[in-house]
Amino acid sequence: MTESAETKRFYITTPIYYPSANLHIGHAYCTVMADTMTRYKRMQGYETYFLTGSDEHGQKIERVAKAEGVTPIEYTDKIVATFQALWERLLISNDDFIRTTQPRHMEVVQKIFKTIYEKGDIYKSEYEGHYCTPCETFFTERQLVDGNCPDCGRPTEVIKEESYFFKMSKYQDQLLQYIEDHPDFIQPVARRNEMINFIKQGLEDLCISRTTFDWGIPVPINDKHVIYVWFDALTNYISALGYTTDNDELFQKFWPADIHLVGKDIARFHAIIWPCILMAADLPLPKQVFGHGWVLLNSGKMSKSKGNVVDPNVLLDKYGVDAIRYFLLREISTGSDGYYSEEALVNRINIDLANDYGNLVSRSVAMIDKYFEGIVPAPASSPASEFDADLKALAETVGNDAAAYLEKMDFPNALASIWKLISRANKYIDETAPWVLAKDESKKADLGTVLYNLMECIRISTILLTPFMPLVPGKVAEQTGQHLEGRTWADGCTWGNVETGVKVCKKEAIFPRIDPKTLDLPKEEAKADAPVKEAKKEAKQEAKKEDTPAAEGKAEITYDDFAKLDLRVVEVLECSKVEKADKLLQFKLKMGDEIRTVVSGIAKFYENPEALIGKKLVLVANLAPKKIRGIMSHGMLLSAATDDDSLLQVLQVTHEDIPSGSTVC
RNA sequence: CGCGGGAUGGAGCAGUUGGUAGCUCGUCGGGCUCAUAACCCGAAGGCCGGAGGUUCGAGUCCUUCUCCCGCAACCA
Repeated sequence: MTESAETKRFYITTPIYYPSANLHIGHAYCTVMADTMTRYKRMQGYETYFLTGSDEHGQKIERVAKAEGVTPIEYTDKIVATFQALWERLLISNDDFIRTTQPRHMEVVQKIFKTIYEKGDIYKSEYEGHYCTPCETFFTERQLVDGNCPDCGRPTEVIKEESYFFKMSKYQDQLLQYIEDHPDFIQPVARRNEMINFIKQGLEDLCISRTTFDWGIPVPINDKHVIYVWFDALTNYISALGYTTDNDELFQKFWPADIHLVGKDIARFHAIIWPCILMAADLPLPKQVFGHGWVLLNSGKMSKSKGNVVDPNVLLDKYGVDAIRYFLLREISTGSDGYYSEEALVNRINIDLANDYGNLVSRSVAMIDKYFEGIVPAPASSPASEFDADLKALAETVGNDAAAYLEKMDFPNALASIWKLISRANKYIDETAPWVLAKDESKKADLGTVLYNLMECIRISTILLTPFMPLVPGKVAEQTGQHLEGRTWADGCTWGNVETGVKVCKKEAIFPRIDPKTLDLPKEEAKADAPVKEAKKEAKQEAKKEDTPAAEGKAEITYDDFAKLDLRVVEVLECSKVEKADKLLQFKLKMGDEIRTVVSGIAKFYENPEALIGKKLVLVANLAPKKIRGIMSHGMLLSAATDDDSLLQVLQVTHEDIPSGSTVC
């Protein structure tokens, strides 16, 4: 790039988080990465823009708010305030915080919807729907069997149901071409391959409107519909820049984004749907979508009942913002999943921050205090030892090394390269043995050089650490008398800029050691290694559960609500695995005179489905039929399961004489 | 055979176009005393998931198998 310093710009975004629950350490991880990247780019002289926000529409929010007896906006106002408070505590330097409920956003979404609609890429679907009324399902021409419903065999009728569709299929080839032409567009590579493969399987047009709930942005041309949350949410990346408004200066300046940093689970929305929307709107695509990994727990799954939910606020209280940020950035290799445990966190704090870095500052300052009355000495013209050149050479390269890693979002290695200098400096102390030099008055100049060099290593490494740990430079500055705040990256790449003659000031340790014994870790954690895989599974299940906020504490219902359920005893006539489905069992059930087909996702608990034949089970008989994996399921079998789904048993009626069809109440 | 990613000393990970297996932590032994019981040096510990193959030579390429993980399709 031949752009001048003035035109270097950098726009990075995090996902806009969904306020159906409080944020956890994983959200903090993502946002901290984006912040670190932004701070780094700022130090490199870029004009940066860093956006985060909240995604507040959708059925789930509507439902949660209702359960709490408040309006959706009252509900999200409250949660979003906690988001913002957390970002403040984590020293997140975002330039804006967009909420999808803000008029500035909603207007833009509607405009874009309209533009694409007028272009012809959004259409109202009117499948000459072959609708089976009893089954409440639409079928395509091809699915029909002899012109009848493939499930029940009854004749279907043609009905139109309204829905708006986005012609995503139209952009399939164009997108594929773009991805192939831009190797960096989707990172890391594993994710890229995944996306390419997904697209090659064929993109279908995307249904982008809903009529089943109201909490969303109305479709501009038809207010019976609200816009699909993803269409709504993705647009935040440009609505926040004022796209389509009178003041679109930011948009002109910063779009296309340099990086959309997202979790791997939503990479597809960003790498496929979003680019298609942009192409339809004739806008340039973001330069990169980076799908980072997840923070998993190896201390058992996160759950309130176990009392081990990782709330970033608690960690901040306990360990401070710099340590938390350091841990997340150092421990988890970008792009892969990483593990969080308090033990690992304390380990990092003690070894890297306290022993290596903090202690380097302490011992250097202490020696200047002791040998030079606290005044930073000037170096002698000749080296103090054969090790000086080596130290200097390394110090002059770490800035570039770290930068190269940062450009790839490789935070762990960027930090590791800075730590090379910190380690080298500690070793240098041993090599030069200042306490020996101090005993010989003739070596005073050498001693000064040694301490100067140490101060230089501290100065350089501290400046380079600024993006990762924003409070550190200030603290170190207090003790070393050096100006370390507000420095540029280049300041951290040049040797020989220590301010001499200034006074150091020894204070308490920057990163005090934490006694591991003070941690009251769960007993099982002592067993260490074995539970990791187990925990992985649990963490995964837990992650899924987050999507179902109703799980904890359901609202009270009336008897009438309960009476709506038609629970019946049914006898299993047939039971077999559904082909090409891991979790599904297909049942033929006898309920009085009626025979029903029911599909249930319990296959993994019944390796021999035949064993259930003849058993009497409990069925929710009046549940709306639903097609699952191509099979119509008429009802739901009741079963008992543990919270983590590790154990499950379908409920059985053991009394022989209770006939099928009997009611359960 | 849906798609993709993994399997490397006790733990967590690197290993570029094939050429004596590295890093961090932990363990053991030694050194130092400026420092936050910190720091420095050294050692032990790996037939690089199994089996075949290509090659003078494979952790690195090919085939096949086993086991993990993620995504997708389905958990009414």
